[in-house]
Amino acid sequence: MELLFWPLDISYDVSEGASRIFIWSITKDGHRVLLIDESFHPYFYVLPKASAIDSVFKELESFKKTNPSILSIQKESKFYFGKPVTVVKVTVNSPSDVNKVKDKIKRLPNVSDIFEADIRFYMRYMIDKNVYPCSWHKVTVTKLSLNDKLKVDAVYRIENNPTMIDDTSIPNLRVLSFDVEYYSPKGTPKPTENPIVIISLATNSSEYKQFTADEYDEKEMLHAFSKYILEYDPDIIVGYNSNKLVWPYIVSRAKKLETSIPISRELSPPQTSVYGHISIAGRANIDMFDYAEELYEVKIKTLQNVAEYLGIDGDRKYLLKPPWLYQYWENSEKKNMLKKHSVSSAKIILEIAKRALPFAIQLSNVTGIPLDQVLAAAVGFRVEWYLIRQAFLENELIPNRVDRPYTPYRGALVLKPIKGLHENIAVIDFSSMYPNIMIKYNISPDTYVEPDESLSPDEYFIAPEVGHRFRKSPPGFYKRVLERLIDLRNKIRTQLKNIDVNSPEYILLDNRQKALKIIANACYGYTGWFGARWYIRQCAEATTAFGRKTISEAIKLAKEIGLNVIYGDTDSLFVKYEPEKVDNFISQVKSNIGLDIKIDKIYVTCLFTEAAKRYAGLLPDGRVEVVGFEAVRGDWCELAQEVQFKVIELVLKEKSPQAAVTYLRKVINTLKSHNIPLEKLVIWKTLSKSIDEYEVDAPHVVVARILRAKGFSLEIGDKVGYIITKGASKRLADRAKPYFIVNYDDVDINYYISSQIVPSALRVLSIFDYTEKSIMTQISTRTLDLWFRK
DNA sequence: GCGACAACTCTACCA
DNA sequence: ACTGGTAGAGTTGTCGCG
Repeated sequence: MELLFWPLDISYDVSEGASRIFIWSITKDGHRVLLIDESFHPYFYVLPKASAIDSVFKELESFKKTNPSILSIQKESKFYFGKPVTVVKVTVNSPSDVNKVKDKIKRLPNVSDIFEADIRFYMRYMIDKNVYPCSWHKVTVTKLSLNDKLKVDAVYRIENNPTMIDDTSIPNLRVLSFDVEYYSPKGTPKPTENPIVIISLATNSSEYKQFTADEYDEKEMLHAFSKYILEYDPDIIVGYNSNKLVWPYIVSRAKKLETSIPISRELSPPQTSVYGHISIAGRANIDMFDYAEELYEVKIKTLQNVAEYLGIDGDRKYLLKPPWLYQYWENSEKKNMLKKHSVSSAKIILEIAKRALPFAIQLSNVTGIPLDQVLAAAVGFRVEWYLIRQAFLENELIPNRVDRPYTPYRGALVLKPIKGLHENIAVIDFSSMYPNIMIKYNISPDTYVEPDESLSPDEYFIAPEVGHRFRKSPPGFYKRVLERLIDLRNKIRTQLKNIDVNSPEYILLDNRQKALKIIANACYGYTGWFGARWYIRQCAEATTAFGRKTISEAIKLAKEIGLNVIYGDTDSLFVKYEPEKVDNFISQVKSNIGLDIKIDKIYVTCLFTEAAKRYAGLLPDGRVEVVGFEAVRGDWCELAQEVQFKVIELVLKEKSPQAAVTYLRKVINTLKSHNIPLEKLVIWKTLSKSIDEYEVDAPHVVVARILRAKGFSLEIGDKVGYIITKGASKRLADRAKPYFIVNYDDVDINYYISSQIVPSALRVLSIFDYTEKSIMTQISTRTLDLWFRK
């Protein structure tokens, strides 16, 4: 029979020596099924030493005789970095056999290298069969008998190769979110000591459930949780911090209580998987924290902050503030608040999932990475899996991941801005500069011309300054990949113009074009990443060199036309907006340089200090954009950010630095009288390495040590919040204290005035020649128009 | 022993 | 586990003073 299916998760199993691919799917008629392919075997390629293909083949033939796990060997023609090679494909019985034989084969006399032995079995299957997660396929199947270990509606054996069909719809998915609370009087909960006291669940069919230590003992609670999951049978499970914290905790508690939580569709417990992700077979377990990591405007990724950013209201008011939530559990009155907090967390996580899943589904489908892994996978791996798929289609060998030293190279061009307040400024930028440069100059690992290779100059492009050469034809791997990505995206963007912005189809396609954009834009960075399989430093180096040349030529053109260039960074130019000259400039750039440039926005007013990468602008609709300044940096206290933003607003909108000074003085007085909430004085910094590796006693590091002594375990990537207090030491590090133990009377108000608020305000006000002294001593300065650039 | 200063460390941003 | 370019705060080491 024929079946239409949508792969939700993929795994494999080995029993009695036979390996089987499991495609956990949803069918067109809404059944949750397992498709089993028993016909697929892992393989890898053997590259012979120069012109030794026949010797290698013979060596492998005799090797095969003593190694029964090898099913077949055959010669194959492939390409390696664009050059034709003959390799031997070695097919083995099951995934574990790959490792058993590959090292021995590598030591055979005529073997040069082994390829593709590190491609995970289920990825291999999807690549070879052109099966994509989150996409409809049809296949011929035979129904198998269902055993009670498999929690699906039916099991089928795959009888032919699946084919993708033209249907972009997404099936109705059952989504379950969950939150867990612990009882831990001594800092960070430890699974060896601290029990789970609350588990809350919410589903997208509006079912809510809570299990607490009031009604169950912990073991029963885990069983009830487990039972609920099996009964509700979610396709997708979402949590917050679930990959790194919650699932490992639950698993550890279960182990300690000598029980297990068989919640997958094959009744197995959650398993540690790739990219620091936890896998639950047959379902997609997705951590909304991974999604939050991409919301770079949210500086401290608490559920509260993420919900606020995404406009999720309602339940947010019930969220409690850590640390020491355990105290709520100790007090019978407060206990209900903790219960409410937990169920609200589950509801909010579900709301985040509603926004994240359409994107995750598209990203999974574009990259081919399974849905449960795709948000956990770093940008480099998302690009890489996309490239691997394309390489397979083009018969290119997938290069091995090799250890190589980090070699830095020159990057983009950044101009020194013209300091001051400017009016009517156009921001003009090259669209997707790096991808388009790579396409235009055919920059790719397989088009790179080695320095010793002689080639007629009309056959290659040569990068300025660095001199790397790239063949003009045929189109390189990156060019083909990027053109495909850009074409696809353009088609989608054309479709979007005719669709209602609120329709499900719009949301689907919009998320899809975003996914394509992410991959295209990350390709340049990928080429320069020393961990990349397709790393050729010369490609990255040439791309930035062409980039510098491109922007330099654009600046020169702009000046020739008589445009006043205020600032520029990488692919953008800020010029005084004179419509005719700008139009002329844009068309000349297109004809002379051959790359697309367009007006991104117009600032009614904008301001620059002497620093690069920092400016603020007022848009025609009244919005104020702040770029680079303290106001958008997460490592300044909220008060300093707030003050700076207000100062910028007064300068841009009211054009009144004087009003800004008056405002600043008022804030200083309010702070002196302790009338600013303490939380606005907290400074948050990220731990970028483990505490003991720091060479310098930076304030946040010293505070991290204090926290550790109090029982809080801090990991790389955690944020440390501290307040500077009064004290004898000159060193700030000695006076920085965890924010939640500080009393207002101990706060070093002078530090906040002289090292937070005044500097951040002065950053802007110094444009008008205000100094710390002039602000603090009430001396008024000259009027604005003296400093205002017309 | 102390301040001035340079060198260095560290974070977070922009494109 | 995408890149380099940049600003800015804070710590630490060194120099010179006499």
